[in-house]
Amino acid sequence: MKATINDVAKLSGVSIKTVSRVMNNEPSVRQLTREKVQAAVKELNYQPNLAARNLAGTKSFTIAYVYDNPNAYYIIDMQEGILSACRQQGFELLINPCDSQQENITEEIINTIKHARVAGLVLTPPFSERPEFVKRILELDIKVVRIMSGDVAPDELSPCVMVNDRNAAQTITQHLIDLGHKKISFIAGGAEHMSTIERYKGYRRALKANDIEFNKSWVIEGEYSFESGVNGAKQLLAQELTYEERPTAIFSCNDEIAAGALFAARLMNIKIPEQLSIAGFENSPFSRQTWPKLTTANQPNKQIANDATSLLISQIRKQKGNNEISQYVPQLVVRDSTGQQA
Amino acid sequence: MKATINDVAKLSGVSIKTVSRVMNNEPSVRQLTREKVQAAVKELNYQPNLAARNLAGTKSFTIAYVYDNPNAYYIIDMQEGILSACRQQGFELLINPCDSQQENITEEIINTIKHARVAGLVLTPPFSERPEFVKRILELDIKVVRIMSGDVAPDELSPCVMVNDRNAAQTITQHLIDLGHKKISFIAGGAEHMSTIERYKGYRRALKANDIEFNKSWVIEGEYSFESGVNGAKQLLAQELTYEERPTAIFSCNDEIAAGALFAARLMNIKIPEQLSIAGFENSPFSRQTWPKLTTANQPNKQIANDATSLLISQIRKQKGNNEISQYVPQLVVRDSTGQQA
DNA sequence: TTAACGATTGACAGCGCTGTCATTTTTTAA
DNA sequence: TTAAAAAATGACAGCGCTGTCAATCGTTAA
Repeated sequence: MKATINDVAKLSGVSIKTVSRVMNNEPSVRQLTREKVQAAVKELNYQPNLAARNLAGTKSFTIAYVYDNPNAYYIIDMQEGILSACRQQGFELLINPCDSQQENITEEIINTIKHARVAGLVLTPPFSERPEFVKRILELDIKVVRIMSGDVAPDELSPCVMVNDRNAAQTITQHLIDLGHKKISFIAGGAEHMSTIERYKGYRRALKANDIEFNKSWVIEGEYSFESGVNGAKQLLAQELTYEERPTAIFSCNDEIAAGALFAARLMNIKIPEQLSIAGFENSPFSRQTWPKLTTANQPNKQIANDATSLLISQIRKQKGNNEISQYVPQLVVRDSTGQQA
Repeated sequence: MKATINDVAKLSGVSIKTVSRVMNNEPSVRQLTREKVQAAVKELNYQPNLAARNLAGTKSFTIAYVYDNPNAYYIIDMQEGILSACRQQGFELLINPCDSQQENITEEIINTIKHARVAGLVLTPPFSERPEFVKRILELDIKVVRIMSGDVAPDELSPCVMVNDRNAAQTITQHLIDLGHKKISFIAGGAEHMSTIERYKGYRRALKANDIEFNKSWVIEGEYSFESGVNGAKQLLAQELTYEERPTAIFSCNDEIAAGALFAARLMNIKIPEQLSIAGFENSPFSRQTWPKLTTANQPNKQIANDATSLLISQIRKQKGNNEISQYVPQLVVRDSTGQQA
């Protein structure tokens, strides 16, 4: 029923080994031969059997996505991006959700990937931000690609796809400044996340670039949650504060926080964006679930994942360009929660 | 490095075939032999190589989860539940997100699962609600399990895990009634979803059971979105309505709608739950992201998925109990958005 | 006690592919 | 033109397991 390598060999009049060579893009195949084989492949709609490949060869055509689960939307996007790259390149994806806090999690992951003969791992925060973990994996001769926050890779361990949160945060802050705001607050996410640090840096840099005085009391420590946004906004907009003490704009570290801040502000009867501008980050569904909809920064997560996976696979294939790094800068999405400072 | 079937055979002093028999729980192995083998398996930490199994045998140890992507949280829960059952039983999971609206989607899916020699499929709405699709898959001798809304399976095509939305919706409505509400509104989700229909039926049944008059103008057609909730609530609570014309409670078809309704109500300065009770459905993260937090119904999605997968696998293994059906009733979660009718 | 039966067990081929190494063909240099 | 080197191709074993079928064992009935 399904065409095998034998069928292709017979049809194209070469040995199965040559077909194998063509399928694996190996050199040492004459152009003419290659074309004959490719024609047969197309005619028979031949797709190599992954199980056989994995079994026979020393190579593996399986990669895994190891992740903890902070944000379902993010994970789903990642999965889809990785999957599309896998399909293009004839790889198989194993998903491996797990609890990054769990003791022995490293060993558990290693056990799983060893058993499945996984060739490489796609890593997102928090795993991508743990050099010891990455090293441990690399020791097993399993390739890794990391997606992380920053502008340059922190080390040479593996290829990285960097998400430049800093520049994006600067752009958002600049957007608020351009609207005439000078009293701009920052509600942070969890400080253990690199993204929080990076976004904070971007915020500071924008202020500095515009000679706007930094006011420490407008920086609220929080975490990546709605509630944190509510509390942050309450603190920033408290009744007992004078007009001068209150910010006119709030840059929240992500959309969830922004949604919380927005919510709190509305409870206080503050008009958005007339009296207060609020910006989020991530362009998550939350940002469209609020009223008014949030100004935010969009990350092309699927594309980032696809890109990272391609990097991983070319590493596995030992193709050149191993330590290439790509960088993405989330783009400003202006919606209705930010406006001209009155 | 990794133990193979040969190592186990050597250590336990039997042939590899006998080891194979033990690993597959086949009969015709003496108890003593079985135990010897199992001891060796444990000692060597032997796990059969999936690639080899899939290649050698006519059986396959791979299942796929085919889904469209309405709700990332739901999908993630499903994946985790399926995965845990797979691991327990030595199966491998392929995920297959796709667009259920796309033309030719059926053929595309078939192509994928044929190529990967998938033994069975886990299906959730909307795929689980398409009998023609299910039939088409079954023709290929690929097993199926469906997770769907209802109390009894709609047909005998495959085992089903039913989620009794109707009873749960009745319970929620009853909860509102118990709080003293008589004017209870229903904001529907998309009518193309069976879950909407079922929840509506539960709502009606509760009214009837309590001899509460049904008021058609309190049923709002909508879809599963925040915006739909906002619009529904605006319509229900409009200024020009008399007190009698306004409901005192709103049962929303899911949490997103409820969040929208809640939002709209607060904008109108209506106190929740003092002046208006709002209930959602699904216990999604949205329900904890609102203020006050939503009363809702919880579905144990991971467990449902795990259960469904076990059903699928026992079908694949041709174990008895093929057409068993399990049913789950989402449970009421009382939080702060519902209260005594004043 | 022995033939005959069913229950257990094992030998072996082969799933579809890749790695190794030998063979053939082509190219280059002498 | 021919030998040597390089490039292209193929023969074959074997990855770890399961299916088939034959061999062995223990047990029952005659």
